[in-house]
Amino acid sequence: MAGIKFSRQREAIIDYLRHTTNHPTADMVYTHVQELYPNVSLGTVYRNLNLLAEEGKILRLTQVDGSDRFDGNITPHYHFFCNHCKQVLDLKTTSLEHINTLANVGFDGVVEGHQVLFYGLCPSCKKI
Amino acid sequence: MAGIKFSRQREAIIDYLRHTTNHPTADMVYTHVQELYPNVSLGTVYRNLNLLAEEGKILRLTQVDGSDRFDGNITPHYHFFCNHCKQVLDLKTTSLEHINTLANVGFDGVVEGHQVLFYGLCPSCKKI
DNA sequence: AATAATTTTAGTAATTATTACTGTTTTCTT
DNA sequence: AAGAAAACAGTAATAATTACTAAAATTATT
Repeated sequence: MAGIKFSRQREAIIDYLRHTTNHPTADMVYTHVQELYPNVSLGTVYRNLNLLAEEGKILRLTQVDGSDRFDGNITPHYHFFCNHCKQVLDLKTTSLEHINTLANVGFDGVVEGHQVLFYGLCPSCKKI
Repeated sequence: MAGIKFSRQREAIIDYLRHTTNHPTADMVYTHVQELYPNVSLGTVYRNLNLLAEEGKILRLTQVDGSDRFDGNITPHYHFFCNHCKQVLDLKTTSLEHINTLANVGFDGVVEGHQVLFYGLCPSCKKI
């Protein structure tokens, strides 16, 4: 039947994302997977990132600058973008679900969810 | 000395953004400005949108799907993206500044601000 | 008002990120 | 082990954006 088949490349991608907290770009994932599979194609990386994100096995993070990052940690959490060094960090912020309710006040549509990205200076860049 | 000079094209761009609530893409701005200045170049539109956004005279809105929209309304407000018809609407949501404080809890960096985008079904699409 | 200096432009070319295509290889099912 | 389906590598195509350059528009200076 129609279904998803195993692939080494896809496993490598998901394994990498599960073991890093770097929130890499598609190209960074590609570079990493190349170390295991030198012939891997960039198209394969994109196809699998899209597939995994659709399945909900990874998260796609769209940055303030429009670039996409990926995250293997799918437990609900928020992100922080450092304006100085451009890295993305995980926050331990509690759930902000209540803001959906606030957004629904006086709105005639249906607010199903939200996307929040905090920005500022990360611990390292703050010291400079 | 170094400075910014007036340009009709830039005025047309900012004027359009101030008088629409459509949150247009760069290409939509281009199409509109073409009506006044048929020879306007797409590069001119992009250059000015970037300039105006940097100056804080307009807002750049990065959508969940990574695409950029622009907004001539620079008073603080939140946005809603309709997953069905893809349009961007303004919300009357009260300030959510308090979430910066929440994000700062247990975080060693400095949270300077946030970007929030709500999504779901707009009033029209909800009825379908 | 004419001239000079600087910015902005139009038009085009280049770049970047991403997706589409195709023949081959891998995986899975029987 | 053989056939069907999915995934692949490699390449080409697309889309959004930026870079470049000579000409035009704007501003400052005489």
